[in-house]
Amino acid sequence: MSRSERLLDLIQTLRRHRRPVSGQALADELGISIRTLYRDIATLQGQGAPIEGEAGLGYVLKPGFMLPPLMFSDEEIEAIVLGSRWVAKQPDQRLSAAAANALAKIAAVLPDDLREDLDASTLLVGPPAAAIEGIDLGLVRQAIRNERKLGFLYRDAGGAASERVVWPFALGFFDKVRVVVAWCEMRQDFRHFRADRISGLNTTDTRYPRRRQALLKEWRATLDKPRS
Amino acid sequence: MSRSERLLDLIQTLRRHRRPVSGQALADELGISIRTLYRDIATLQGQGAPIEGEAGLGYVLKPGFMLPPLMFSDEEIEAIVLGSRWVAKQPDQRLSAAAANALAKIAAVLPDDLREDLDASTLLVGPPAAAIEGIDLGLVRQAIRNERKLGFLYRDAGGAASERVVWPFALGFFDKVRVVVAWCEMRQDFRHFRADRISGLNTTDTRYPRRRQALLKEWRATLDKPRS
DNA sequence: GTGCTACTGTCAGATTCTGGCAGTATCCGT
DNA sequence: ACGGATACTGCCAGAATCTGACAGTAGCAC
Repeated sequence: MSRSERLLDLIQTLRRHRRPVSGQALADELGISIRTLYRDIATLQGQGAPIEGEAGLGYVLKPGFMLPPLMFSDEEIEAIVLGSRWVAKQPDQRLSAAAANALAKIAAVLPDDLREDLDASTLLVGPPAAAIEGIDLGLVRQAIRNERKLGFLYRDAGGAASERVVWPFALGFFDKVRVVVAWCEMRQDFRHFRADRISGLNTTDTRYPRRRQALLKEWRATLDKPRS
Repeated sequence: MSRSERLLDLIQTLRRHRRPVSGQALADELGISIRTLYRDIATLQGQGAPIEGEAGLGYVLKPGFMLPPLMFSDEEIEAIVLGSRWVAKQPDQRLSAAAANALAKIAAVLPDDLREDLDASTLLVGPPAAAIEGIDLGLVRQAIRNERKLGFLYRDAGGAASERVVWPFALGFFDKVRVVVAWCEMRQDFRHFRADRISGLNTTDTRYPRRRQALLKEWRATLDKPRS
């Protein structure tokens, strides 16, 4: 196995262990000496991988992905850039910042002439969606990722308000509004909640009892049946 | 210089020369022997780089970009995926396909658990934009890239039709409509053309007399002055 | 302090990379 | 049909790099 392959392997191995792993354990798993492991870690860190080592504990990889060298066609890069620009204009601040960062990272490694092409790119995205949510969608995405219950006050189309506790599992981006898709404990059914009608968001540490992907699948099934 | 750096250098060098370059010339430019160059080319091709060699001519790189190994945070990948999904739902078929391809390429190199996360991703994009253009926006993008004049029939807001020859330099993606931004030869000024009002598109081989980026810059200046 | 671990320096041996050479195949213009 | 230019492959010895082992320092937890 070549060195560069091994470096990717190391990243993946680190990803599998969420708890800190000792260098010795990693070296054993990869079939290399501890000395070489230290060198590999240093190389990866040099390439920007967020690996942290603490004496007496071991190594942890902060969440993230390492993409190997990848070839994109002209139009594929245009599509990615256009898409990221669109995301960057969404009112979700955290996601928007992430999109901008991703673009910056890509631009940073491109040769000069390409970077100029990107900067002066000819694909433009319209003005930011007008609606501004009063809540932090970043918290919602976090709750989705961690499968945590979410509480909030919801004002429905008729104006009636109600307290909800829901199991959020998806976020929909439409023209004007963002929609939280969740299982509603009150209604005991799937419900959509427009983000601009949510207030008083309460994040919790309570894990909801089902897997996010199972909920998503079930919800999709209910969508397909009664073809609207 | 390490081998992996040199491989990226080779790609960039190939990009600079649009005409076929002989292996010897490339080897000289990189300061390596021709034998090593052949090995490097083989390695790159093995990694998916679209390099073509023809006996008696030399090497050409089909347009595209090679991204070096890159680290993305959780949210950055989510942003890229969401953005690409949005592009994939746009009515521009070529761009939409490119977005889907880019996503597939990224998914292909991700470890299994991450690919599942992506597939069952929790960020959804609304239904495809309703409006369907009668013209192929791919042709427009191509004209923009190559700085070619474009002819078409335009039906303005009042319903009046006119023949136009324009110098297109940007494409805007709004909620519902796509807009071609161009210098209009008839009006001798910058004009926006809604894609759904364009018909009878005529691509030409006639290069327009100004640089695309200069037009873009000038157009932006006219936008900023009279704050609407 | 003791035990565990991250990290660095050094050096010899293993591994890989590189350049040169010889040879084959393919395309092009004449 | 021919010569010239070039892509491409196999082989091998020397150069460069990588690797493992050992010795040593430093931080943290008990």
